[in-house]
Amino acid sequence: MRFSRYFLYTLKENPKEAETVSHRLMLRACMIKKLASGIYSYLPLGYRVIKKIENIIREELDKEGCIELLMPAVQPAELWQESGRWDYYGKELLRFKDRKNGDFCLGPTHEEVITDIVRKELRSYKQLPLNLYQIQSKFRDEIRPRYGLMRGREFIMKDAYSFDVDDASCDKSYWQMYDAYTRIFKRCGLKFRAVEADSGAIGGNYTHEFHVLAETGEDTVLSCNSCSYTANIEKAECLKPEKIDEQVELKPVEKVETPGKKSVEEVAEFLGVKPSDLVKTMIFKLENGDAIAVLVRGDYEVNEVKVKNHLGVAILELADEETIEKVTGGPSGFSGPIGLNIPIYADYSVLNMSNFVIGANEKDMHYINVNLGRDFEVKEFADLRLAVEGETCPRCKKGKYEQFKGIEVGQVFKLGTKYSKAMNCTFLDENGKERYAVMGCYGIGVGRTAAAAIEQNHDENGIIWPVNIAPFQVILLNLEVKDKEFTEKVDKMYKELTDKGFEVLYDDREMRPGFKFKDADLIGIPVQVIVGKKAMAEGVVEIKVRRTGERIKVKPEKMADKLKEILEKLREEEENR
RNA sequence: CGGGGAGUGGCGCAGCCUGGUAGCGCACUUGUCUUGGGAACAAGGGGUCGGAGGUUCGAAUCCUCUCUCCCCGACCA
Repeated sequence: MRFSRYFLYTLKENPKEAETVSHRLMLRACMIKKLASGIYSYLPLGYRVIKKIENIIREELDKEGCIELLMPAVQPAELWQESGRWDYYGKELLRFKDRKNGDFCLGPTHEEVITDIVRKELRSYKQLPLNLYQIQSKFRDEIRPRYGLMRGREFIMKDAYSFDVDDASCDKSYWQMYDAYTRIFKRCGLKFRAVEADSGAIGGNYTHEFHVLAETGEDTVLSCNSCSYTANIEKAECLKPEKIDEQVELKPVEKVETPGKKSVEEVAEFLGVKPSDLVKTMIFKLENGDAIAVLVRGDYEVNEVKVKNHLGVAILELADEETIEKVTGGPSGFSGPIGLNIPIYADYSVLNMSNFVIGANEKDMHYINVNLGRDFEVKEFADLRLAVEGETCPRCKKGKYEQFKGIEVGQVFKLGTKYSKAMNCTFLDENGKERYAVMGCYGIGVGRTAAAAIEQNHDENGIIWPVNIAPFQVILLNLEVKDKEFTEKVDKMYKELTDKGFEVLYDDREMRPGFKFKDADLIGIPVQVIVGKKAMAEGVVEIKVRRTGERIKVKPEKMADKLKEILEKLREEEENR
């Protein structure tokens, strides 16, 4: 591709709308163009990257026997009503009417459509297992789109759906996809982790998220430095402590004044104790209006997801001031378990505490030297707090948690029979008995993967594409475009490289060298071939490796072989990080 | 939805407070000169000042309404 004939116009200045690195660089490199909030066009350079990622996905899924199809973006309400999600799904589902006043929506996901397709054809267990996928634009009317392709409203997603005869077979499909995903992100040259995630209150099935590790990630991931346990912070388990029967002298409980001291830090400082000597009492409100209390050691945080899952409820929110006063009799910031008439759940971190500090359910008052059993009773102990970096891994009990920031680029999810039951997707098994298909669903955000790749691979000069997803492999810089004889030689190099199968962007623009260098660095093509007068006089061309900055001089006739060697080496390194 | 900020040429911004008919840098066109890390000079082209209404002799500027976009938070199969 000749740069002078390509649709690529870089920006020297940072567009104001962009905050994150990937968003900024994608705009500056002319990869995407915003049409409306969270809705982007993929310009030629950006679309090349998208297609690279899509093709890696296709190749790896096809290897697992997955079959590609394409479903509509517009879906009728009936299907969603049938699965029960027309009412359940919130405003994220963009709904509209057609000319005949029928209800429709833009598909945010395709469980309903795929289940409808499959149920119409599925009759026998002999047709299973089945895994169908598509790469298609989804639409979710996000509350707040942001960060360019990272969280758009319209976005390209690969979604796959598996159908199996039973649970065991579904597990097999699940792990096949897990393996395929691992290969896909490896091939994309990304540093990533597969993490155990929370599957929500719907069903007791399991799920893994694939996170690209990057400072700017929105999610927090904890990973054991000894075993393979890795989990989203919402899910990461905490080691259950043993009950220790220490011979601690239980001091008499005492009510003390703590004027204006509400937060754990303030109270601890005022009383001259450590935050870990306090017990925090959080009041939550359930959907039906009932309140519960959750206790956690002062230096820890309650994990709402764990509380929800423990109670088996879908909705849980921190109680408002009014509820707190009604339930505890005191203002927020001074809540404590003594005298509470609501269920009290305590995190394991409280189990072995003694002579601790709690709120007195009265303004400006706390109790000190409080003890479990003697002063109040707990309904139940459970793992209810957020795990923190450095604590002992609950699985191997040897390693410690390390913390990472991640960008979720993919998820594998075992659905079970939720949709096949709701939509009557059945088959006859080998005994002639009718059964529901056991399903799984598997997503990869294609645009988000591209954005995550940039978040992970850039420097102050621009993008550094991993070879396998780079829009071009080589950028050929002609520094003497006006010299006809010279240019003829470079034209030949361009032709040679193209003929030999390299994807080459040929910078044949009449611009000063500095400009071309800056552009080449910005758009992040992995290898630059720089052809200038001085080097040419020596009978060599210069190769610059974008990632390392390494410069190599080679004779033109050796150029192609050298490029191949460099690209292979890069690919090798990138795939095994 | 709550809080904050912004809409002026393709991009980044000034002008607004104190009304007088729009300006700067980058990009673009032409020419001269230059050519290994976003050159210089000269001459050009391009703007319903987000939209509607109002005040005024006169509105980018003042008033009212409205739309859009960005940031923080709540939310997120």
